[in-house]
Amino acid sequence: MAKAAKSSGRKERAEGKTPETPESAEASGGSREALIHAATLRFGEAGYAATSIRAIAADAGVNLSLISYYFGGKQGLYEACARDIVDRLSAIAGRAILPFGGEAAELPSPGMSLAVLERAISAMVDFLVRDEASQAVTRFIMRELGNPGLVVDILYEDVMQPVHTAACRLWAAATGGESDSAAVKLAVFSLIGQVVYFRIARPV
Amino acid sequence: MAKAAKSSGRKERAEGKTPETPESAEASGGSREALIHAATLRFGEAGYAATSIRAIAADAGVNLSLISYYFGGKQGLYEACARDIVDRLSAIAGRAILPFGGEAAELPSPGMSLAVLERAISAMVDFLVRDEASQAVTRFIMRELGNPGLVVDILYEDVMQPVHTAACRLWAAATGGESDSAAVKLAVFSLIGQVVYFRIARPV
DNA sequence: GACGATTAATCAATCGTTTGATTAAATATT
DNA sequence: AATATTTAATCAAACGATTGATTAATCGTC
Repeated sequence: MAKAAKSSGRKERAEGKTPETPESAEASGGSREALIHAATLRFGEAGYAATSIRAIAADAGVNLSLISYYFGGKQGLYEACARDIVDRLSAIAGRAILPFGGEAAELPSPGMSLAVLERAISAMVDFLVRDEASQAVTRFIMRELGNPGLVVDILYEDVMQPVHTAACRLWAAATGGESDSAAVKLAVFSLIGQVVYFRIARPV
Repeated sequence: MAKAAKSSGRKERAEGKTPETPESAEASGGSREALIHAATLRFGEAGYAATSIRAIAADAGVNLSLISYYFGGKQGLYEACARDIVDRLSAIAGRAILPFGGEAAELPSPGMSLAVLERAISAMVDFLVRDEASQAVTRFIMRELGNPGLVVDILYEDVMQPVHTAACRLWAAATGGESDSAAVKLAVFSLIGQVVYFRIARPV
């Protein structure tokens, strides 16, 4: 199933003389990025254990050994993928909602708070739906949540936690409640839960 | 880690003269059931690809080959586990809520409907929380939902679908709405979503 | 020519499966 | 009833395939 991608990618490097010119978005010099890209898809689709580094290398159009060369091994590549996802999510969340979450930040008006919240959620959903590798990314995260480990900790501290507190502040500003009250926290938690669940249950 | 169970089970049959006396709950004759039990736990914990049939056989205290003997192979064992889970869930759901979901069934009063709904949900939650292998079972299902296949279809048709429609009828009876209205369907869907999400996000 | 990037070839380990033999119970035959 | 035959259940051993990892050589660039 991956032979086509492999052969085409390999031929370009073997026959052509343009080693630094990106043409097929993968391979052609950016071996590291190509590996992360291919690995994120594979890991997301089938999971860690079910994915062989040979399949990843074939998809990326690079040699098997480059995985050890760049990431030290399969586990390193996996962690690099997780870090990449966290970075991208963190960037999106940071631009959309975090500026309003800090202590020093001035709180917008109740109406504005709601608008900001909606825009932030919209941005998140946009990424999860529009991004080409989104389906794999989502599965990647869900799989990690199923087996909580270091990745989940990073994801939580760098993304979910800040987003949650910021969202709580906005929610409180919009509804007039206390930002650290249990009711507000639960409301936000449930709100996120709704979004996540609809994403999960999409096949149903 | 499973050597004790294995050796004890073997010794009973090899040395003693009591071949049909169950002692360690597993092995000792019920090899098939022991395999399904051990496999459900292993598959649920680590997933299909990450679980070796050797580990399963060791947990069950039986020989490797019995997996092929009884189920035709690893895949067959996995499907047997899925079938077992569906059967158990179906039985619980059937006793708790389905008697009120049929067309011919008479609808209880609004107050009674709510009580039945609550009791049904309580039964489900009880199973998911109290069952010894519940955590593994839940992960098993969640993993399947991530890679929708035949198992999900069966699970949906035999469990979720009937439960959903029955719950919709009860919800409609309790709130006075139409059982097939979009609002009611969404409400029930969200209700289930809440329960499921809280179960998923427990580590968070 | 030195050096980083890339490759083919190879390694030991583990995987799922198959095999052939052994045991005990059930069934048939005398 | 005693004996022979068949069947079901279980086991240890081995198989070929595939896994992740390593090595030494090659390629391309500065």
